[in-house]
Amino acid sequence: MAEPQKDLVEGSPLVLSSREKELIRRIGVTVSYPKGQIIFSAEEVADRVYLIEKGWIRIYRLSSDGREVTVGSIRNPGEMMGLAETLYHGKRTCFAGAISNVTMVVVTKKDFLDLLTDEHHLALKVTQLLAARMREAEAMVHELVCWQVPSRLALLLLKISERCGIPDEGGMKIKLRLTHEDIAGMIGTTRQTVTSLLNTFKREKLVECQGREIKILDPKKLTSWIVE
Amino acid sequence: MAEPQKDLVEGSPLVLSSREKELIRRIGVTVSYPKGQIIFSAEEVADRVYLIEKGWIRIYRLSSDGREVTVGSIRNPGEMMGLAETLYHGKRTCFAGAISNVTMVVVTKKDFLDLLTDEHHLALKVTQLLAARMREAEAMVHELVCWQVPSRLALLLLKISERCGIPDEGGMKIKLRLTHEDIAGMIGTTRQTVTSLLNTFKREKLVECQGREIKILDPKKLTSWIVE
DNA sequence: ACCACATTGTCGGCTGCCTGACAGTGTAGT
DNA sequence: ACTACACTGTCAGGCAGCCGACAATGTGGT
Repeated sequence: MAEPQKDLVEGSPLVLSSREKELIRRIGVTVSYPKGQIIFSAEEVADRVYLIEKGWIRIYRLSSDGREVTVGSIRNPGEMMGLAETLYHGKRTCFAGAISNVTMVVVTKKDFLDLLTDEHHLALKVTQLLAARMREAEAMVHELVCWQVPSRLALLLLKISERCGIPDEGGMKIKLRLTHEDIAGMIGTTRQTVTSLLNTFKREKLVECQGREIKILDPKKLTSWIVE
Repeated sequence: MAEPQKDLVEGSPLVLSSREKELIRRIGVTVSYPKGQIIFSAEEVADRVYLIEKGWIRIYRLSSDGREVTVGSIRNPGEMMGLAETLYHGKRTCFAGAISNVTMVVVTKKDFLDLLTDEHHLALKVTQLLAARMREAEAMVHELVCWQVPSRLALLLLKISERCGIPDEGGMKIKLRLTHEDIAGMIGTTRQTVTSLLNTFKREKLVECQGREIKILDPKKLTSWIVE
C-alpha cells in the first residue's frame, strides 16, 4: 500500500498495433450494433472472433437466479473478444452485450486460424493477450477471496477510469452509464450495497455522480480504501 | 443440475501430445525438486516455462495476512506452467510450490519463443491451453460470486478426484495430502469451515479420510450439494 | 522413540453483507 | 406531456461464515 501503485491494475492494455488490426480488418466484415444488443449468448457455437472498433462490450455469465455476473472485464475499443471460447472449446460460456453503440470486425474461426498460421507475429500477440487476461482473471480471484466489498468497488472505479475514463474538470469522467446493478455484477455484491457504498464515496468527495455518469475526483484517496 | 454434468468441470484437460512434449524436452533441461520446494516466487523475473513430467504443483498468491490463495488450479503431470507470466509481463505474480516430489523440464523464455516460432502447431496449442485456463478462471470467478462454500468445496473435490484421483475400492482416492488450510485457500474460505464441512460430508458417507488422503465415495450425491 | 510443531476438531460470539420491501426519482417511449 | 418502467435510496432483520481460542491428535525430524 505504501509502495508505488505500479501493479494496482494488473495485466491491463496490451493492444494490437495498427498493422495487426489492419490484417484482421482485411479478412473480416465490419458490422455495427446498437446499445443493448446481445452479440453472442452462452451455449452458442463459438465460430467467430471480434475486433472492437468503437464502443464498449460487457462479457458476463447468467446465474441461475438471473443475476448477470461480469466474469471478464469490459472490453474496450481496440481489443479483441470471443478469443478464448473460439480457440478452445467451441461453445460460448458467456454472454456479450453492447454497453454502447458498437462497431466491430467479425472474423470466422477458420479465417482467423489461417491468419494466425500465416502471421506468426499476430499469433504470438494473441497468446500474449490471453496471458494478460489470464493474469487479470487470477487477480480477480484473489480479490474476491481476500478483499471486502468496499475495496473491490474502489479498485473497479480506478480500473474503469484508467481504461475508459476521459479527463474532465476536476477528475476522470466515466461515460459508460453503468447501473448499480451492473457494477454489483462486476465485483460480486448486491445492488443495494453498491448504492450505499457509492453514496459513502460521494459524501467523502472521492467521486461525483450526475445521472448515470461517474466522475472520479480523488483517485489517491480512493486507493486508500483498498485494504486487504 | 438436472442436465448431464458435461460442463461441470470446465476447460479441463487439453494436454500436449507426446510429440509436442518431446519438442520441449529437446530444448530444455530436466530437473527434480523435493516436495515442499518453491519453484518460483512472486516478483521474480519470469524468464522460463516448465513442463511437469511427474508430480503436482500448486500455484498460489500470498495475501497480506499471510494466507496462501490458490488462484490457478493445481498443475498436473503433463501440463505446462509459468506460461502466462513468461509470455506476458515478465514478472511472476504467483508462487509455485511442489506438492509432491516433482520432475520437470525447464525451458528459457528465449528458447521457448524460438520453438513457438518454428513450430506453429505448438504455438497454437499453447494459445488453446491459455484459452482453456481462461475459461476455468472465469468459471472460478462465477462460482466465488454465486455459490456458497459447501458447493465450492463439493466441486473442488469432484474436480480434484477427476484430475488426479486414482480408483480404489469403493471410490477415487486423492493422494495429494492437502491440509484443510490448503483446501480453504483453493475455494476462498477458512480452515475451520473446511474442517467442519468435510466432517459433514464424512457423516453423509460422501467422502472418507484416512490420514491426509481423501477418498470420494459418492460423486453423484456430492454433486447434489452443488446448488446455485 | 521421542519431541516439537503442524494439523484437526469444536465452539461461541460477532459482523459484513445479503434479503426483501417500499418509497422516491429518473428516463425512455408514444 | 404523460405514462410506464427502470433505477436509486434506505432501512430492518437475518444468517453464512469469519475470528479467536483452546484442546486433541497426528506427523516429520533426529
